[in-house]
Amino acid sequence: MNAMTKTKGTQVLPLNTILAGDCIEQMNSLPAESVDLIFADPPYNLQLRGDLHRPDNSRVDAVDDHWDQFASFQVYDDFTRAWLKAAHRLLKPNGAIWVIGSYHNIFRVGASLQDAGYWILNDVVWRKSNPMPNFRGKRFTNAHETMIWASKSEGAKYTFNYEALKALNEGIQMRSDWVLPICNGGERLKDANGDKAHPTQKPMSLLHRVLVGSTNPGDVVLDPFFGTGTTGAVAKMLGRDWIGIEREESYREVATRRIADVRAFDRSALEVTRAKRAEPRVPFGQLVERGMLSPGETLVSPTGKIARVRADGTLVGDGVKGSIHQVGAHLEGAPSCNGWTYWQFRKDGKTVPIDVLRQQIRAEMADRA
Amino acid sequence: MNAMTKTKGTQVLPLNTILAGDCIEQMNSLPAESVDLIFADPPYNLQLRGDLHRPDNSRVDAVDDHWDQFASFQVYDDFTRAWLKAAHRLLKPNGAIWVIGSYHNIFRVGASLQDAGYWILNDVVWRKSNPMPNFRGKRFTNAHETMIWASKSEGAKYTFNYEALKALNEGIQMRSDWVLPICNGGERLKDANGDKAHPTQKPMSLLHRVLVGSTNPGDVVLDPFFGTGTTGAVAKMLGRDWIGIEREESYREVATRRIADVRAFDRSALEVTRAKRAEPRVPFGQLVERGMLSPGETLVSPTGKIARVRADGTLVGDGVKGSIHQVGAHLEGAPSCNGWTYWQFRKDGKTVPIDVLRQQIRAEMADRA
DNA sequence: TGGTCCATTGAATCGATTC
DNA sequence: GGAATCGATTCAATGGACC
Repeated sequence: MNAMTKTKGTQVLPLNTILAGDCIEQMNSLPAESVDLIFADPPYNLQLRGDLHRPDNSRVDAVDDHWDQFASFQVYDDFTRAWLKAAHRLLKPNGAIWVIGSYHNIFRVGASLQDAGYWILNDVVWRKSNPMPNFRGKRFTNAHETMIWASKSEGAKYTFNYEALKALNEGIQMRSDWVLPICNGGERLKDANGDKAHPTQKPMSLLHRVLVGSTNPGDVVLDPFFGTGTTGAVAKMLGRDWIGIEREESYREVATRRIADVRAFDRSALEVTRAKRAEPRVPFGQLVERGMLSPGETLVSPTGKIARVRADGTLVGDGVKGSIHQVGAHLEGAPSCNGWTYWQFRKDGKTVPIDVLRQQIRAEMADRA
Repeated sequence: MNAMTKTKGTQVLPLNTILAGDCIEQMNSLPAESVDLIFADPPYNLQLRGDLHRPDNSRVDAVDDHWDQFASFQVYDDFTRAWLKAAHRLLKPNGAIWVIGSYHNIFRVGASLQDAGYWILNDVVWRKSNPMPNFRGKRFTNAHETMIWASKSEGAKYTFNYEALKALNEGIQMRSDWVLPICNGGERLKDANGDKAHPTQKPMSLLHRVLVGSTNPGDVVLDPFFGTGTTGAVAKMLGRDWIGIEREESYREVATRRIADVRAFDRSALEVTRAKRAEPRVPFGQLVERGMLSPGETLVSPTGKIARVRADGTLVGDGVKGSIHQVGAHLEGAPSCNGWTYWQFRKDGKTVPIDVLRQQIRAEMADRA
């Protein structure tokens, strides 16, 4: 494994390695605001008395079942709040987190996320195409798990590769319910006895969608409950840096071997459909300056409205002067208008959207770069 | 309406009526342990900012009603705990509750349910077949809502009509994700102006499945946030008794008229839950996510053209990026192209159409249904 | 009567950059 | 830091108009 490092202030970020030990302690040892994305699959089959440290180490006296249950939730909440707080510190201001869980724990995790200042962006349902049936016929087949996607704070500029996800879904915007099979077959890691190496190994397809959608190549992805390292394996494939934290030595060994066998995809294949928002801005006036449109020339809209181009790159239509957007919005009585797609000019007897002229300029800019 | 009563101790249960006023006060006025099932659709605490416009500039008529406004999570939690406590008292020992919500509130509701001693049996996802899209391309389409089904306490003998649900689902065990359309068309109640009478009317299909699955004929069903009375209408159809509680007079009026028009054991009750079985659409991107094809891998066409797979499920060929169909059409100079039959990949020295991989996925989906 | 086209709408935490 | 400006962005279903 290639254990690179990045420096952040005076501290060092141990990239592409698995840290051993308690995830809260390990997260606290890493520099603040150094991670782009956290993917967390926290435990919920807790042996509460032994496994998890309580803040005051006092023993709970179980007065009755209800109280005992309530106390157990308290312990779980304390644990959840603690690791979410450590994670919050690690995230860059525009970072984000994904947490996966089932009805046993996801409601407590979600409420704790909100209380800790994270801002929920979506809850996403992983709809399993081949779940374990409910053999006793006493409940519904438990056929899904829930993921919460949240930014570090309200108003943060999280990463969302909308176009890439839309492409993954063949041109239709990606929904909050994902139909993907559970991890089995050759992907499912086995131990020496041929038993499954980890009880809840997540499928790589799930992480593929998460990482393509909410990170960019070169981003740092942290998984505080690394297990057998699905997050690391997919991150490596996709050209993202990763950090894993895992307490159990046996899982660390399996994950280390597994990730070593993974080959990163070719850099060019990782390029993803770009958002139009990311394209460089072109002022409309440049079309006039460059003679692509002439002052006095008439533009028409799909609705038959007309306006004339002025030398300073503004339009006049219906007595109103302003930008291509402002005049379009005025003529349509609309709150806003994208003038680039609204206005057309005449060329060889046909009407052509002025956006093609902008595309020409952008293509030239790309050639020169 | 037929306002029957049942007596419980010295108190009387007002059946098949809508009680006016605050749901907590009204619940506290009813006798303890008198209700078999509670279905609750509480305010979601949506936190809208400004106006939202569709790409065609029309304005989205969002939920901005006063009853959905809460000052903080703290206030919302207090409200939730209070009505859940009152509901808990009303339930018979073997009674159960359903609560529906979105990511804005459901995590808080779920945690409060657990804290109040309810025992979660399943979380059930309502996958909307026709959700409102995400207009700004900033998040995933919000395509589902979450329902929590819980018994009054751990170990309670709740009602679950396994066979009836299996029959509803064409002989296959009912899963925890239900695909049902949102409420529109003739079922959607309108006011005198032709506007929607209630912003969040739930579809009858949803309640039909809930009541068939978790009540028996003659059971008493309470809905503390009655709205326009979908719960009452479906309960009447299915021969269950119901009690509604609703603060807003206008909603009570609409609900009263609506339920009066319902005929018990209406034929439509049998059709209402039968969701259309949609042809499973398999996006090409899923082949990449699932590792059946790798980013960077080369595809070939029968005419000898080549293209490379990218991480987002698009292709690059001859410098053109796009879907399997678009790139195929470009390379052939054709107006359109079926990429599934056009493109082939190499396997064991042979070329195989990618459609084989799609068929593989469809077969898996059909096996498990 | 049937088919096509177009307008409408649904529980929504739905900008970014420059001035 | 607030205001102005640029300019990107939608899927499924229903129902009415029109031919």
